[in-house]
Amino acid sequence: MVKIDPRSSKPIYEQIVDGIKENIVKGSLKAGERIPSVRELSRLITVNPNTVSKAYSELERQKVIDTISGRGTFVSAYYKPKDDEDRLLKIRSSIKDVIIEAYYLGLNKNDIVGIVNDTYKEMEGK
Amino acid sequence: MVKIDPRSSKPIYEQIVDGIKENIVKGSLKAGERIPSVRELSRLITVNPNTVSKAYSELERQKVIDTISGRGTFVSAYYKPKDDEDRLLKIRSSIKDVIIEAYYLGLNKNDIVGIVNDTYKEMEGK
Amino acid sequence: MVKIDPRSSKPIYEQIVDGIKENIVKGSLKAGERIPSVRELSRLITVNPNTVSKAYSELERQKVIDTISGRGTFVSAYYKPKDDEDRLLKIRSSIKDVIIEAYYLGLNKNDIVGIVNDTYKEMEGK
Amino acid sequence: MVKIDPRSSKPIYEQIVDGIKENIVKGSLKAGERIPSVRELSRLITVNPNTVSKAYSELERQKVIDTISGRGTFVSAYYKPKDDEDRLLKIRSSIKDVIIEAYYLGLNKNDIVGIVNDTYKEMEGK
DNA sequence: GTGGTCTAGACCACC
DNA sequence: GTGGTCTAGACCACG
Repeated sequence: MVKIDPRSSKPIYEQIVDGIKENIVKGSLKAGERIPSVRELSRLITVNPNTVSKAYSELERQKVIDTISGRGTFVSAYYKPKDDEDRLLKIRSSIKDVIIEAYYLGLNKNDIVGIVNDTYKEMEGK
Repeated sequence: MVKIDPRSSKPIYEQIVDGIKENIVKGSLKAGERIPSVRELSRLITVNPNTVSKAYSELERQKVIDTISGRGTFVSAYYKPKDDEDRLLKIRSSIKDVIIEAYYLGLNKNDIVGIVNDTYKEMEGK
Repeated sequence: MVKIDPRSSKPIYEQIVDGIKENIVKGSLKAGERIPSVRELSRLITVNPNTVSKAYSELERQKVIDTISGRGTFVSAYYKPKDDEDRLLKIRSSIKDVIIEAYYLGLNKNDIVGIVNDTYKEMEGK
Repeated sequence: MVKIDPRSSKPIYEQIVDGIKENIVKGSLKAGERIPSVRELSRLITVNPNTVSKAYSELERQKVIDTISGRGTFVSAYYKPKDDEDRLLKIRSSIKDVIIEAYYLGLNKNDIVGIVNDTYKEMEGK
């Protein structure tokens, strides 16, 4: 479901957030579908419940999931993309960083576009 | 030379590292050219010298710059890209994160490839 | 655990780095084992925490240790040696320096090989 | 005569000291032979005369060379190795550091002894 | 509790 | 002048 690398510098709660979103993008979690409770997931991936809780809060804030008290947590029925200048700027910034880093690995534009295509294929395939 | 956003979650020393590398990739800093001394840059961007020093150490570790004791710091004459599995994995991971984030902004593959192309143009143009 | 000679010309953080690695090579620190926290070690050897931190960063960069956020620092489970031309060159250079220095102490090749053997024995014995 | 790498972390004056000693060990500089004056050498290797001067002072302190005022600088006629506990300890320490570093490159005792032998051959061959 | 970042200010070696 | 090291003390995110 979600793979955690405790040695990563990316905080665990963020790995969970990204992991859930990845599952949704891939389609292995569908709109309206129930996701594990905090306790369940914390047991599954052996992570402190507080950490899972923090991740779920963040996902709720981003309107990726909805918590219905007493019934559980569900993938938001419909996510309506909205213009979000900040997040777009972040994406552009990340892409710039990737390109600079790639330069120092000897990768050119085609290599990067190739990796982008590969990544999309990999996601759709699942 | 290097723009610092003190409110960014990206640490200042990392912003400096990326900023210097960006200048080199864009060509506004050329191989062999001297970059500002630690104290100079720290004054310019009003950041503690230790922070600049940390950035420069990291850049030297990455062989992006060379420091000549008593004379200053210079852009490495020639950077020979070498296979670095770890860094390639980091790039792939960043791209995956970008794609997931982009999905939630309603951007598709073509949008991303478009941004990649734009970013390359922007860099070469300078 | 780690002995510091404040009068040595070798910087303290480097003495810590080498000291930890020596413990691992000798086997007194085993893979997966926890090493003292930055604050603990800084208290133990009466050195500023920042200095210990710098040493730990370097060790992590070399993949000798892993730090798990909030839980502490651990000897890497498995260290996979990889080709590193730079470090090999450094070793060759160090050996050359040793040999030249040894000449001026009247030591010949056999003496050096003897010391090498002794040092290995000493390490395995512990 | 002496190769200088201004980018090295080893200070230039120390590179000169080691370089001269290496020449003597190799036999390309013989006992009693004249070595270049400070000015000559500083021109030859394009290094600040003060730096060469400092190197020569150090070599004199170590009784490796003798300066005869008005006549020049000469390789000491005869170097009598003396027991010098400190320097022996330094050599042992260097060897220990080499062995630890070698461990992390996957080199074992035989590899190290091999490099020692190679280095001796290389020196005698010149 | 953990490590990571940043500031301020000091000292030192090198050139 | 340069960068490198170290100390002291502070703040923050993470778990």
